[in-house]
Amino acid sequence: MTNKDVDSARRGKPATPAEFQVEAFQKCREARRTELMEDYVELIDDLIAQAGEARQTDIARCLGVTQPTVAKMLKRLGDERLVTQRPYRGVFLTEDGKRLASTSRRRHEIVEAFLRKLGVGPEAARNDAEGIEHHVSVETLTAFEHFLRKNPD
Amino acid sequence: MTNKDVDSARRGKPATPAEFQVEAFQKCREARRTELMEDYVELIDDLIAQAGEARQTDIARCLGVTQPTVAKMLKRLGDERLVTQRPYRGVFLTEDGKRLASTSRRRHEIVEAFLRKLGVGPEAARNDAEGIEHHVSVETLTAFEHFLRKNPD
DNA sequence: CATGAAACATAGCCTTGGCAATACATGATG
DNA sequence: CATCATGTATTGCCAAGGCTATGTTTCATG
Repeated sequence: MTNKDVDSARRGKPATPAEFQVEAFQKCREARRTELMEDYVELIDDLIAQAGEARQTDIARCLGVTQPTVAKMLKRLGDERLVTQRPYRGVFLTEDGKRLASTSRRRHEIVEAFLRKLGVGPEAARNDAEGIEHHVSVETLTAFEHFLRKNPD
Repeated sequence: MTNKDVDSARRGKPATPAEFQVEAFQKCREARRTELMEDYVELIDDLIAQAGEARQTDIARCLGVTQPTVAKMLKRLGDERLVTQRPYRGVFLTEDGKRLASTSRRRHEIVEAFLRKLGVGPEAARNDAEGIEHHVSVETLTAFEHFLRKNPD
């Protein structure tokens, strides 16, 4: 939205509090665009660590989607230089991919640990963390960490 | 994924911990499908409360999208019996829409208040709450409320 | 009461992220 | 070494959620 738009809006009628949510909604849409890529990269890193390799069918099984869906996404991740593929030989993370995986996993772990510390059960904590992690700003993540430090086991 | 699939997967290779994230990812995708509808309904309720009416251009301005985008979404909300429209006369919530708006707003307020209580600044709390609210289970929401009661102002 | 600005409707286009169906490659095994 | 289960590639389809461009209604105002 341009400043001109905002100005004309404010002349037109009293600025409602709701109007200032614009930024929040835009950030939300942006997060939705990248969260799937983060999930993939994080999962691929996990699979390589646990099983030594990440195959399309494994990824598909873990995410609960079909293999063609994974193939399409891997193409996109390749375009973004996050993964490389050797046909019929598995998926590998680039350096950028590894970096994204590690920051993503760290955030995920903090969110899940935070929920557990708050008294949320293991299953709900796992499920909710998966959704929440992509919408947590650095500031909020820091607050979660601070809470964890202040409430040791 | 069927049980048969899961079984064959478990026979094929040792079940990795990652495999049990399936449910989390599926819930996440489900949440993504409905979160936009919730945002719209919540916003429409706000606009009606604040300005007496909800016009497409107001909704568009608040969400940071264009008016045709709003029009298309309103058609979908109409199909779902959440809103009614009187052409050139504004948007109104059905009873179902009002219910959804109120539960959605309550959740939103709790999440935002919780983040504020945790020490997160007002802007980050507002932005993050917008993204987080749709991924918070009843259990986690209850934990947030409990925390708020245990830490009064 | 004519008219022009603003709101609304509509059509066409794009990308993302799902799916099923089908063809091809690989490798274990008889 | 032939075969077949499994993994991978590819194609075509769909819905959601954005956009621009353009036509149509309303309504305030001269």
